[in-house]
Amino acid sequence: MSSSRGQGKHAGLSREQVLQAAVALIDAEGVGALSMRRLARELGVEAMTLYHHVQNKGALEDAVVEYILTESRREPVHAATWQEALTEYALDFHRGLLAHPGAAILVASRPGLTERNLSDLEHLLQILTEAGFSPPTALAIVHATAASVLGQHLSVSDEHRESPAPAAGAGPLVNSALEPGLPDADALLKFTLKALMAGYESLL
Amino acid sequence: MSSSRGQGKHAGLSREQVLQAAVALIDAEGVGALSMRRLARELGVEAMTLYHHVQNKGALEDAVVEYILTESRREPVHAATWQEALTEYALDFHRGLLAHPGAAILVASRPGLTERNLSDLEHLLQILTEAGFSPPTALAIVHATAASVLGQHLSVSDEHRESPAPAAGAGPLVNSALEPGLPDADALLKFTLKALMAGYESLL
DNA sequence: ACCTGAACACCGTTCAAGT
DNA sequence: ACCTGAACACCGTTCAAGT
Repeated sequence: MSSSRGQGKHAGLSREQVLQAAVALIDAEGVGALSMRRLARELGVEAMTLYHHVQNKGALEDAVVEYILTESRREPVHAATWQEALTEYALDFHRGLLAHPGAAILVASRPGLTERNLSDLEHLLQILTEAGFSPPTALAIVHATAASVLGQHLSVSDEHRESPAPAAGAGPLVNSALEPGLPDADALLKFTLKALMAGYESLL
Repeated sequence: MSSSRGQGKHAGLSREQVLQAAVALIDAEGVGALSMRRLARELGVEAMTLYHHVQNKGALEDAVVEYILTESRREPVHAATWQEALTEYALDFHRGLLAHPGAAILVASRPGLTERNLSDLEHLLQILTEAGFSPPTALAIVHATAASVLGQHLSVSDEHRESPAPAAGAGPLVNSALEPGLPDADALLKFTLKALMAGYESLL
């Protein structure tokens, strides 16, 4: 606001504030609006100041992804079966992406998806191996599940934009499929998860 | 090369050449290297020249996505069942993404995924509705299938980068899961598709 | 330790101009 | 019709300098 504080007068800027501002910017205007200079302006600070809290733009993006995933992660308590544990994991992921639709593409372009919280992953692998899957198979299962969740969000958000004008050059079946409105993301995901779990079970 | 042709001397540049050069650039150096100015340099032409063949950068990206998907699309001939037809569709998509791994993030960030070729989609919906699915359910099925394929590619390409150093802070199960090497993308996808088909069948 | 400001090598895109 | 060149408003990032 008041555009000079002078050098050395620190703004009391914390890494936490930087990340929250980045997420807010993405939510409000999309990933395209996230730049070091723009984010700095949003925080009332010079662009170079951000490099004191974050190594570079890539690290900022990684941190945003981690922030969102951590934020959406619930306590993994009540999981009686491996199916429930895996479904819970997927729904946590889903909730995070739903809360910040513009960030899905960031999650897709940065690693850390598969790691997520490495301890969470380890925990899931433990449950799956105890259920009888080999470690590589267990990892493949977690991987495929997360990929399905992520993929769903990427294409769902695409469709949202086109929902006003679906009938471009589409045939009659496409149009009648879109008539009741866009498919419910929650219902679609739950169905996909159920299908996947059934397929995984057949491996045992 | 010889850095002046003079104005008006056309380079004989076609839209097709522009798209091929864009794909080649992405394959060689990743999406990050794709810029109007860089692509022009690659073609021995001034940046503004490209605007004669493509409306803007977004349209270029859309065209690249369409190019890749069309290139990988095979004739949808031998599909005896809806499961086969859907699996073929998914494998075509998969092949396109495998051929141009760097472009997966472009496919994810641009619409056209769900449309793909709108006539292809219409054709698939016809097969699925004839099999007994309602049009909205059929669309949801196609959507979820494509999302699973795309998601798999986004996270698989992530893991490739980390394969030299998997043991950062990972637990014993993560490490033993990675020991036999990275999961085979083809095998993983085929398993995922089988699981999904089984789930879809249960809807009928 | 924390922040600034100028500078460098990039972007996408518009617009007027050349042939 | 096709291409160029200067210009505008942006980028990420380095580096030396302020307090």
